[in-house]
Amino acid sequence: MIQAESDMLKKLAKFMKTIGDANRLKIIWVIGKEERSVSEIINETDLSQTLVSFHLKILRESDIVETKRIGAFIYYSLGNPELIDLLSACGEYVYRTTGEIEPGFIRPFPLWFNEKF
Amino acid sequence: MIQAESDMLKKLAKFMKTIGDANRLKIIWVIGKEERSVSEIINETDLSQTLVSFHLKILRESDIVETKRIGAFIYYSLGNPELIDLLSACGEYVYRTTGEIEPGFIRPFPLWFNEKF
DNA sequence: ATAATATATGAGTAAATACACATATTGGTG
DNA sequence: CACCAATATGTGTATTTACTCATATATTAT
Repeated sequence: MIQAESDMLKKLAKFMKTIGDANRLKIIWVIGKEERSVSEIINETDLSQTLVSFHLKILRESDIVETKRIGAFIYYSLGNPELIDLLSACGEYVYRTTGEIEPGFIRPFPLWFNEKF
Repeated sequence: MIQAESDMLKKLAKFMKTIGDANRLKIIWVIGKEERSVSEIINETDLSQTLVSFHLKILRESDIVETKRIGAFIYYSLGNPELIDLLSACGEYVYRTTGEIEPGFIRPFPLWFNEKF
């Protein structure tokens, strides 16, 4: 395996590791629907303020989310809405591969998610 | 956010975390082309035997790879070839989002990868 | 200017993860 | 059977990562 391949795989791994966290996915899920202020994210995810800020920093530094300040509020949105398609595809893969369906199952990032794209 | 959503995101995160490792991606990259014995994986990835076995175990337990024994050799292949499409899509996302292209750039899981599907 | 709300950050900690080294297991061959 | 090659596993360790708590910064309102 040549170096360039190895390097690219390393970048890809970094990206997947960044979104491979349940709390960050929660946040992405929430702001994927529509941009949200930090307080809204805290409410909808049920995570502590500090924890949300912690993960938002990681998402910011990975250019996964963008910010916009309006007054005292800072609104977060996806840097690239394609991410939702990607996560949908991943959800589909996991769904089809594991075959696990619990009662009340909800496929991650379901169809309504993409309605606006 | 309801519990079922949260649970699904947790599963999705687990999956992404599993494939979000450079060495495991290397392995997936190698066996994605065609099934490979452990020795072949070791050679092509330049990882130690122990390390390859370590990661293969993780990939096995996540049902990402399958095994087939032929004599003393154990051949690994992808449990679900869709995974390559998924990773291709992720590579495309990273490529388009970051815009980083180095000399000798090779897009992860490029087109030839999917020729057989 | 003070207080209150919204958000970010630094330091410390606990847990998860990747890894190396030594050893075990399995199968093939003389 | 003894020996060798292929692969797996157990244990210890170092690094990374997620998290909490306390505190800082920024904005608005009084």
